[in-house]
Amino acid sequence: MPELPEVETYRRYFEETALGQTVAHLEVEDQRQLTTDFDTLQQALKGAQFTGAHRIGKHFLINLSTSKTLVLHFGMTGDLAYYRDAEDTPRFARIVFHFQNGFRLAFIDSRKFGRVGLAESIEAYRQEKRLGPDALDISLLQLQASLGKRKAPVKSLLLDQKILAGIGNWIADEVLFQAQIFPAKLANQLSSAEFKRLHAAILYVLKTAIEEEANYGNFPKTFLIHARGWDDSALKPAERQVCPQHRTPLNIIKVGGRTTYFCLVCQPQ
DNA sequence: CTCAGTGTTCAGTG
DNA sequence: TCACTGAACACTGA
Repeated sequence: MPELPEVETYRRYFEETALGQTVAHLEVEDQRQLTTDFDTLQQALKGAQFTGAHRIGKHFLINLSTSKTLVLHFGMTGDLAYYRDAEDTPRFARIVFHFQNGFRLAFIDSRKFGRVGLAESIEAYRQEKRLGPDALDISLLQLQASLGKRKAPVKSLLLDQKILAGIGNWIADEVLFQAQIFPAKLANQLSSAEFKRLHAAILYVLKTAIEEEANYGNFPKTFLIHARGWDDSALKPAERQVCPQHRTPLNIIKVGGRTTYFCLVCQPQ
């Protein structure tokens, strides 16, 4: 789930819970999820206070009072939970930060694609990962400049965190649906009208998703995401995979190796 | 039992 | 080195 709106929601949750806390110790179930070795990480965190919460795309960056930066990436299934009692430890809590006030913050991640480690600073991390501008901050001109000469499918480029940071598979489909652009259209074939719609759709989809705290069920009825079956109980099979505009069946293809939903009527090839 | 998957990275090709 | 494609990664749940 964690695309930009989820990570922004986690960031706000963190600000209301773990921000300001001082780390007592750390529990790590599987060292393969660390990008900094355990001893170094424990050393850097012990006695350090969490002093700030930032986000670049899907990357979550926590300032430490010791001047280093803690970086969390949620992979495909990451989440956070702040709680006090051991019996409230969520299922799949892979890494647990214990605070001096007795509370804990769990990094939950059933599929273990998430990563936690240290960076020198936010800026150093951005450069190391070569992250593009956050998807909420990219301008129309920047977007046009970085996509306009590329001959890959526009969807693949939206997913490239080096071009713009924060868009994942579901939001890429939603953005292209709202912008009425065929997902496999080559970026260098896009008209300036299409770039304009694309840029507006990125902002519209992300802002809407953040307002709803990334609860897909609350997204507008006009969103494609309801057809994806993100929650099996929320949608009857007969209603699934139908365009919210035309009620016609959606098309499902692979673009850049990723499952892609779109409506051939709204997004002509 | 098999398989797809919300993300990233890397090997391979041109 | 760049642009692009496709596989691999670890694990759960359908």
